[in-house]
Amino acid sequence: MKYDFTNIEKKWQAKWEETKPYAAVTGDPRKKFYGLIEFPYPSGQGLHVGHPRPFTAMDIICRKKRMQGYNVLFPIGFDAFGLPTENYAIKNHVHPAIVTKQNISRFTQQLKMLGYSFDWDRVVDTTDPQYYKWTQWIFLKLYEKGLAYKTTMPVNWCTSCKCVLANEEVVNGVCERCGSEVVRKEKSQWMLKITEYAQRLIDDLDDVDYIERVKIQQRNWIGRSTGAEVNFTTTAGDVLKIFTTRCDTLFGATYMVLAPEHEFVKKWKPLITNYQEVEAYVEEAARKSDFERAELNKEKTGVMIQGVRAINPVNGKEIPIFISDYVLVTYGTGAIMAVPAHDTRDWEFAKKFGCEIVEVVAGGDVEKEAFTLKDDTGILVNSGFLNGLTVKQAIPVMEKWLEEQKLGKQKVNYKLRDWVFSRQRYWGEPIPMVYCEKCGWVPLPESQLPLLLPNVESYEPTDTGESPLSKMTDWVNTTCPHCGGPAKRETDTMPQWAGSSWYFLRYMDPHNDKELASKEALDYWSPVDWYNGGMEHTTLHLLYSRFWHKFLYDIGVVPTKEPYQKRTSHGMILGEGGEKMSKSRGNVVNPNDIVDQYGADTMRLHIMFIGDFEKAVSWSNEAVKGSKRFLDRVWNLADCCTNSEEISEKNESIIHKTIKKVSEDIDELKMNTAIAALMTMVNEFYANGCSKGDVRILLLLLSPFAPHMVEELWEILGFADATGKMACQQEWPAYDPAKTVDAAVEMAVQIGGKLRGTIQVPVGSDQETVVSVALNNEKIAKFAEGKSLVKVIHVPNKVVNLILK
RNA sequence: GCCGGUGUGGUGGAAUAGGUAGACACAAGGGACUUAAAAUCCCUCGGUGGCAACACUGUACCGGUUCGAGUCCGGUCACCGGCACCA
Repeated sequence: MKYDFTNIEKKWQAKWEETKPYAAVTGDPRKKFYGLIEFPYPSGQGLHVGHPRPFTAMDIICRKKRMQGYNVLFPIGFDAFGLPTENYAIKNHVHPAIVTKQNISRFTQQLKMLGYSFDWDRVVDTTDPQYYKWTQWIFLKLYEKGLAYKTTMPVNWCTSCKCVLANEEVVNGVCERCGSEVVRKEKSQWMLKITEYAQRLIDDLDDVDYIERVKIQQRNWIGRSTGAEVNFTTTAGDVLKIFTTRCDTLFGATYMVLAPEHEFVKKWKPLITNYQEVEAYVEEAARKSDFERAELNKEKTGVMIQGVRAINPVNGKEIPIFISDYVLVTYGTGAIMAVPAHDTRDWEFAKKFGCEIVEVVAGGDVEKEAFTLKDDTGILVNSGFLNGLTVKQAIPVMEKWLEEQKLGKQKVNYKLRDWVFSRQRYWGEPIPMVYCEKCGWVPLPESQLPLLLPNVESYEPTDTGESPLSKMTDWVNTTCPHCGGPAKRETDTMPQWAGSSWYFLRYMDPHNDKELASKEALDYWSPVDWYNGGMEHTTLHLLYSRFWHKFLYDIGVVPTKEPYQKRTSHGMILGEGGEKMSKSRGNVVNPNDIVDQYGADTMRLHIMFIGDFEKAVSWSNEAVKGSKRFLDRVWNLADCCTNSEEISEKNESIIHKTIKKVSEDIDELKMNTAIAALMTMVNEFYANGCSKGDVRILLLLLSPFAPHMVEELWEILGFADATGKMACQQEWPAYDPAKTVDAAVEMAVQIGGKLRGTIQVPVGSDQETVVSVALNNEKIAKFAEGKSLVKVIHVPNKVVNLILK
């Protein structure tokens, strides 16, 4: 009997499609399990070999959960808005919706080919108006609660694509796609106030089970820091606010620096005697991209403002004010007090511009370099009432003093910025807002959702940086929902991250046309029990969707504070030789080729066997053979096993051990060692001979990994019972802990910590027995000759260490 | 620069409450079967020495703790990922 994987896989995929054994049932009394993978972007290239890694892992987890009696929701969908489709449409003069449809159909076919146990009746497509109606609805709610606002922002502009880029689309200062120069451009943008949720996004990480590096990366990205806001009066008669984490060094503040964009620069214009020079610097800074500004970290630049000085509040000294682009307008107050003695950047600047350097923390040589201690080793000097204190002691004393003098207060700052939410692109969700000369920005009433994306003649971006939608005057010109007068629609669309920020909720109730999902479905399925995805989404999608979910929680739509209970992450699949797979390198592996040559079960098994799930691994076409060979060996067992339905005695121990190992490893995402254990068991079956009953257990354990082959063998061996249940509907096998232990064990015998031999002893032998067996062993006795036993270290069943003298 | 991770045979990788390093595979070499090839099966496979038994050595490098260290601690180097003038 030959293992004809092609026909077997076709047969069972058709059967699953027909009988739907993987359907999730809302409200079912069984315990629920919601396993989620990041839904793919349906690119024109089709499925990449990187996709099956996380997909197969979660499929295995979900298949096992079903066999363990859970009601499992394992859905799939498509994150289909986005620029590659739009660019393809422009180039080939096809509507992006048609391209999307084709791509989704190709992806669907490929995903089905791999035998994933998705509930195909719950497919979600972010470009479907019935879906993006609710994306728009959430935006309206955000607007209603004051969390969406429009403001003018400098953005990244690609000179060749004539298009705004997100920060993550700018790589080393050039456009990620075309390699052209990226410049800054001021544009009016819709923004979402994610910063309002900064603290909760940090705090609630304590309540979820995410792998540590995800939590750390999110915390770093949000970047909380505590310090003080301090008021400096100026000779212009106003108050300049700064933020510092080192208010203990206030006596050492010898000058101040404003970001070039700081509002006071313009405000002080009449007082500044060198305004031309200042203005020139401001203009120069504006012309630079963020990348160029960051690149210039070797040499500090700046201009001193003549005509206005600040007063250090602790000693009344007049100090100069500079503008320099090493101060960022977007962080803190956009202004700093400079303490050159104790800050590297201030020190560099001071050296170049000849500013005074005053040591206020003893312990370094501030003429040579800044003494920037972060710990508690320095002692305050030249600091009046702080003298003699350590830094740690001085900070609260100074904070208290500032508060008493009404000169400042404790303050928390975050690096996190509000989310730039508009894109000048066609292929995205229209933002449901209307601008009326009389009423300003007016939200569309809910009854007018979805606001459909109109058909345009050309999706080409414009030279002016307006969205292609702006040319659709019929669509743009509308009436104000508020006053009924003439008004214009917003022509920017939402970023790709919008649709993916809530898709997991739609899966719970995908066909609901009254709400984004029913309360019943949300209550039943929330939260996602296990979400696996890429590290590259940690600070984008994962953070954005947590933010939206918290907002939906606040307005009473969802029942949980956090969307995902558990988050894990997979490593990348690299090409042979450890290089990134790319078209230009020509090392891209297409899953179709592997499936054609070896079958989907081999593909699934191999992608799991290949290495540690969390780490990057290189793909090897050669190594796939080993996984295929293993499945062949399993297949051939059906021909050579005895007819007994009982578990054979000689295999009992390995069977129980393997059930334990495979069960535990799947839960810990250690698929590679689970498969190794199955291989070991099969090797033993060949060595010992095996019964049909033995093979039955093997098939159950293997079924999440190689579902097609297992179903076929299940049928061939006649395991299908009267109810006609498939292997995937059977109960997951249980093990007897007592039977996972052998009667006898091999123990290592060390002498003075050095391995000198091994002995066989009954399991659980006591020290006395072990020592006596060891000393009676010829090989070991040799080493013990003429010496006396001083000490014995006995680790039951593992090792005995004899110390001799 | 800061944060995080990793470093084990020719290759992918096993092994952590500190307890026989190299499980399971791939490749390679040898053999069986075959007219032949493929497939399959058996054997060898970290290094050095030895016919062998065996000995010594070995988990990036240096040092420490311990009866015992791939695993813990201190330091160094290399690579990968993230952030990057965040005051």
